[in-house]
Amino acid sequence: MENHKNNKPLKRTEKTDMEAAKKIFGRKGFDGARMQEIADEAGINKALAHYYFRSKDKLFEAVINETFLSFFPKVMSLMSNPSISLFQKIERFVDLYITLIQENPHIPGFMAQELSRGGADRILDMFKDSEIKPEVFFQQVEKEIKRGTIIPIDPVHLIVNMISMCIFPFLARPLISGFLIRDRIDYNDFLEERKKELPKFIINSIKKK
Amino acid sequence: MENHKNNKPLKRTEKTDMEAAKKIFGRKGFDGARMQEIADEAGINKALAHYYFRSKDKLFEAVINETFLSFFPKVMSLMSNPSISLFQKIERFVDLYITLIQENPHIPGFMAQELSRGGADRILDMFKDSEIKPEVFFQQVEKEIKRGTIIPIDPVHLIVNMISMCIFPFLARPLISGFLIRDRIDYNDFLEERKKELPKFIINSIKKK
DNA sequence: GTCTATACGGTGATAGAC
DNA sequence: GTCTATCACCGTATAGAC
Repeated sequence: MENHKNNKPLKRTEKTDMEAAKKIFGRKGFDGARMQEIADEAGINKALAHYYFRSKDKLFEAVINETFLSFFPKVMSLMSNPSISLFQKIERFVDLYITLIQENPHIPGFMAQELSRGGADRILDMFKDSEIKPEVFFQQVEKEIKRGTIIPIDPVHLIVNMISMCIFPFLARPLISGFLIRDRIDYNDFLEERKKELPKFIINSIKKK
Repeated sequence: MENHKNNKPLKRTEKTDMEAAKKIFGRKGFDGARMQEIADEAGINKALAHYYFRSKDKLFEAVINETFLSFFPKVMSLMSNPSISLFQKIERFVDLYITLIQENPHIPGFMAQELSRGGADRILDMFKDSEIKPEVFFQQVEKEIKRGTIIPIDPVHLIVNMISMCIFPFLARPLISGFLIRDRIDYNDFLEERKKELPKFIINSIKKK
C-alpha cells in the first residue's frame, strides 16, 4: 500500500483511476469533479478511488505532477537545445506542442482550471526544480537579431505569442468550431492545418527579407 | 421584486452583488464559488444574495449575459465594420481587446471556466442572436489577398491567431510573470508593450513587401 | 484489494421575524 | 429589503466485512 509516495510503477487499477481522474478533472475542474464520477469512469468503486490516493486533493496533486512532468520537459528541452536553429526550433515547437495536446486532450482544460484556482505556484516550482532555463532560447533570439537574420523583437513576447497560438485554439475549440469554421471542416483537420501554417506565420513575422 | 427578468436598471445593492459574483465566479469558477463568499465580497447577507437572483444558477447566468454582452458586441462591431482598413482594424482590435480585458479582469478566467464546463452553446446563441457575422472580416482579408497587399492566409487562422495572442497572456499571467519576465517589469507594463508590439507582429507576418 | 454502509461537514436554499 | 436560524441534500472520507 501507499505506493504513491515513491516512484514505483502504478498498479493496473491505480493507473486506470489516474487516467479517469485526468479526464474528469480536465473536464470539470477540481471543484466540479466528483469522486463518484472518477470512480465510474475508471470502472471501480468510489471507496477504492480513495484507497489509492487517500484524498481528492492528493489525487489531484498526482494528476498535476503526471500532466506537467509528461509535457513541459519535452517542450522545454527542445527549447533549451542550443544546437537547433531558431527557425527549425519554431517549426518543431509548434508541431510538438500541438501533437502533445492532441494526445493528452485534458491538458488545456486542466491547465486553465489550475491557473484559475491559483495553482501557478505548484507549476512554477516544477520549473525551478528542473534545470531548464528559458534564457537559452532568449539568447538564441538575441543572437539572430544581431546577425540580422530576424528583425528586433522581445523574445518574451515571441515565446508568449507562440504558446498562445498553440494552446488557445484548444480552449476555444467549441467557439471556433461553432462560430468560425462551422461545418466547413473537421476540427482535427483544422489543427493539422495549424501545424503547417503557424510556423510560417511566426517565421514570416520575424524573418528579415 | 424580480427585476432581473426585464431590462430595468439594477438596484444599488443588487448591482454590488452582481459585481461581486463576477469577481468570485471568474476566480473560482461556478463550482468553486461559494454564495457565502460572494455575499461577503458584496458586503451583504448570504440570504440576500439569494433573494435577488433566486439561485446560484440564475446568478451565474446573469453574470454570463452581462459579461459577454458588454464585451463581444464592441469587438465584433469593430470587426464587422467594412469601412476600416484591414491593417487599421488589426491595430484597433488588439488595443480594444486588451483594454477591455484590463478593465474587466474577470473575463478570461470566467470564459475559460465557462468553456471548460461545456457552456459554449450559451455563448454561441448570443452570436446567433446578434447580427454580427465574421464573414465581413473574412471577405476583407480575401480582398487584400487578391489585391496583393498581403500574402495568402486563411482568414480563420488569422483571427484565431489574433484572439489567442490577446487573451492567452491573461490566463497564463502567473506563469509568464513568474517564469518568463520575473521581476523584470510590472505585468501591466508588459501588457502595454503588447498593445504596441502585437499589431506589428501580426501585420509583419501577412504584409507583402 | 475490493466492496457496502455510514458518519460527518459543508453548501444552497428557504422560512419567518423585523 | 434585510437579517437570523434552520433544513435538506450532497460529497468526501472512513469503518469494517470479505
